[in-house]
Amino acid sequence: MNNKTLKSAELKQTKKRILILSVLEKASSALTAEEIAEITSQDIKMSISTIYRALNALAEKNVVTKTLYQDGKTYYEINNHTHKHTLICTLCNEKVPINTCPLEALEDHLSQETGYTITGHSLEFFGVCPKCSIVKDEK
Amino acid sequence: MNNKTLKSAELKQTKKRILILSVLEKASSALTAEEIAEITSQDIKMSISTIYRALNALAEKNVVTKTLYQDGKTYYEINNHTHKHTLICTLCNEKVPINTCPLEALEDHLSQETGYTITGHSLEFFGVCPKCSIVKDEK
DNA sequence: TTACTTGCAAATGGTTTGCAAAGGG
DNA sequence: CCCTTTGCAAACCATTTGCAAGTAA
Repeated sequence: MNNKTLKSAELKQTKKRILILSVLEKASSALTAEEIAEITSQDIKMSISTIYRALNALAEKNVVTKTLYQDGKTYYEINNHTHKHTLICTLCNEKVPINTCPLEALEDHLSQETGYTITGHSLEFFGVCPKCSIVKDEK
Repeated sequence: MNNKTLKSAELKQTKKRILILSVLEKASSALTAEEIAEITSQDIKMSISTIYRALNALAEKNVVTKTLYQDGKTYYEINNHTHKHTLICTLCNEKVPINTCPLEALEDHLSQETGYTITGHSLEFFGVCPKCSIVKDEK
C-alpha cells in the first residue's frame, strides 16, 4: 500500500519513506519526528533531517497531517480524511484518540457571522489520566 | 488596576510590567512577545527577555494565558477566566475572537468515557477572511 | 542519465538562561 | 538592605537548509 501511496503522491519510493509510512500506519496516535526516528532506528539508520523532509513532503501531498501541539513539538499522522482530536495526560503524556468532533455546526455559524471561509481547526484536550490521578493522590 | 493585579500576584510593580499589562488589556486579541515589544517600544525600551520573563511570571500566576498557535509563536492574553478561541485568516493573519465554546458538554462525555480529569483544551480555527477571499478570486 | 533523495553540519527562529548590575518594598 | 527584576549575550531545542554524494526511474 505504501508504494501506491508514494506513487500517487508523485514521490519516489525509497526504503526510508516506505518505512516511515508503515510506522505511521501502525501508530495508534500522532508521532513526532523524534519518535519516528527512534522506532525506525531498529530497522534502518537514517538522518533526522531525512525524516523531517519525508514528513514535510508527505504533508504537502496531504498523505499525512502535521500539527503543532502545545508541548512545542510537531506531530504527524496518516491523513485518513476524518476528523480526529486527542486527549493528552499532562503528567504522563499518554494520548487518547477522540472520534467525535462537535465543531462543524459551530464552523457553519462562525462562517455566517464573520464572512470567513473556514478551512480547518486544531483542537487539543488536556487532563490527567486515571493512573496519574492515583499517583498524585498518594503524594 | 495593574498595580493591584501585580500586587495580588505577588510580583513587584515595575514600570515595564505595568506597561506590558496595559498593552494586553487594550489588545483585542492575543499578542506575541514580539508584538508586545513593538508596541511598548514607543514608551519604554526593554529587552525581549524581560518581556518573556514578565509574561511567564504572569502566566504562572494565571494573570495571563499562554498559548502556542500553529504558526509556532506563543500568544499571551489577559486571563479573564472565560473561554475564548480565535479564528485566524491563513492569508492575512487577521484574528477574530470567538465567544462561544461548545466543548464543555463534550468534555463531560470524554471524562466519563476515559476516566480522565479534563483540565483544559486548546482550539484554533483557520480560514480565509472576506477581504483575502476577494483578493484571491481576482488573481 | 537526470532529477530527486539523503547525510552531515551549519543555520534558523522563537524562547530561555546565567551572570552581574539596577531597582522595588 | 535584601531579594527581585533587568540587560546582554550565550544557550537551547525543534526544525530547516546548503551542498556534495548517492539513488530511483
